[in-house]
Amino acid sequence: MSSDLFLLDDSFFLHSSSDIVSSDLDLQFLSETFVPFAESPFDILQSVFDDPNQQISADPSPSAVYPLSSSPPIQNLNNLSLSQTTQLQSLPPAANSANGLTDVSVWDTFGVESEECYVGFDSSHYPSFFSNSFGTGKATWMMQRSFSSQSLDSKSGFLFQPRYNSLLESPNFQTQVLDSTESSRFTGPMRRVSSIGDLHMINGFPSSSLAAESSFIEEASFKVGRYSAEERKQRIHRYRSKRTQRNFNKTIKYACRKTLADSRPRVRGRFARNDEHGEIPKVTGFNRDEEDEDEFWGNGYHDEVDEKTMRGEPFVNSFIPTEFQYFGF
DNA sequence: CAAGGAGTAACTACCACAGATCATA
DNA sequence: CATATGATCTGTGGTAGTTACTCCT
Repeated sequence: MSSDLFLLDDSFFLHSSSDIVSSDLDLQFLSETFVPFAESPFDILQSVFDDPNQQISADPSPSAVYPLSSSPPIQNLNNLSLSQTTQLQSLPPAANSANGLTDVSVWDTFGVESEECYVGFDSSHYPSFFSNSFGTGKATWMMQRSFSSQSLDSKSGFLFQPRYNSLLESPNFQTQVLDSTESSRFTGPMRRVSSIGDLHMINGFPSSSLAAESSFIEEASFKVGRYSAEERKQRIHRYRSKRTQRNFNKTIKYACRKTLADSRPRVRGRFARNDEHGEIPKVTGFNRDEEDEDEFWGNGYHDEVDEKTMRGEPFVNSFIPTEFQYFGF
C-alpha cells in the first residue's frame, strides 16, 4: 500500500512527503493510535468524517483484521464508500468559489448523497488515482495502491472537506482556528488541500495551527479512543523515531554486481549463461542453431525485455515501479 | 451458512557469475 | 609473517510459481 493516510495532526501529523503511510505497520499504528478498535483502515478514514450522522461503509469482511504480514489491508481502501445517512444541508458551490479557494465548476467534486461531505479532485490531475461510481447513490472512491504523496505534492487540486464534529463546530474552537496564523487556509466548510502538508487533519481539525489548537484540545481533554493526547504523543514519537530508522531502500552493497546483474542475460527472469567466449550474447541467441533456439525459447518465447537483456541492455526504462513505498524520499 | 472458483497481491526460489572471503600450503 | 592458490560464499534482478486472502456464486 501506499495510499497515504495523512489524517493526523500537528505533532501527531505526518508533515512531509517522507511521512507517507507506507506499510501495514503504519496502518496498524494509525488504527491503534488514532482509531482504537478499528476493524480496518477504513475506520481511520471514518475518524476524519467523525459524525454520528455520517458513516463510511465499505464491504469489510468480518475478519477485517490485518496482521502485519497478511494481505495488504489497504485493499480495503480500494472500496471506500462514503455514505450519508441523513440529509444535511448541502454546501453551496458558490461558497467555495467565493472564498477564492475553489472553483467548483472546474472541479469534479463528488457529493456524497447529501453533498454535505465530499472529497473532490481534479480528475484531469488524477485520472487514475481516484475513480468513482454512483451506483447506488453512494460515491465510491478507488484509491490507487501506490499513489505516492509526492504526486500530491507536485499537483495541486485535492479537495478535502471534512465533517465537523461537535468540537470543531464549537464557536470557541472556530474562533481559535480563525485567529490562528494560518486561518486563511481554513475557510469554512471547504478547504483546498494542495499538498500533503495541507492534509493535516484528524476528526476534521485543520492541523496547521495546532500550536494553538492542540492546547485547546488538551484543555478540552480531547481524547480519541483509548489513548489520551499525551499517550498518543508518546506513541507517535516512538513510532516516528522507529520509522526514521526503517530502510525502505534496497541498498546495493556492490554496485558492480548490480551492473553485472543488469547486463546479464536472462531466460525467464533467471540468469543465463554467457556464451563460451564471455561475450554479451546477441538477440540471435547463444550461437545456437535454429532447433536449439526453439527449444531454448520454448514456444517462441521472445519479448522485448528478453531481447533487451539478451543484448545486454539494462531495461530500466521499460519498468515503471508501482510500489513507491519501497523507495525512500 | 458452507464450499468452491476466480481474482488479486505478496512472497520466494531460481538462475550465472564476478568479487569477496576464508582456509591451506 | 607474507604471499599465493583454490574453494566457498555472497549478492545482484526479472520471472514464474506458490501462498494467502477476499469476493462472488
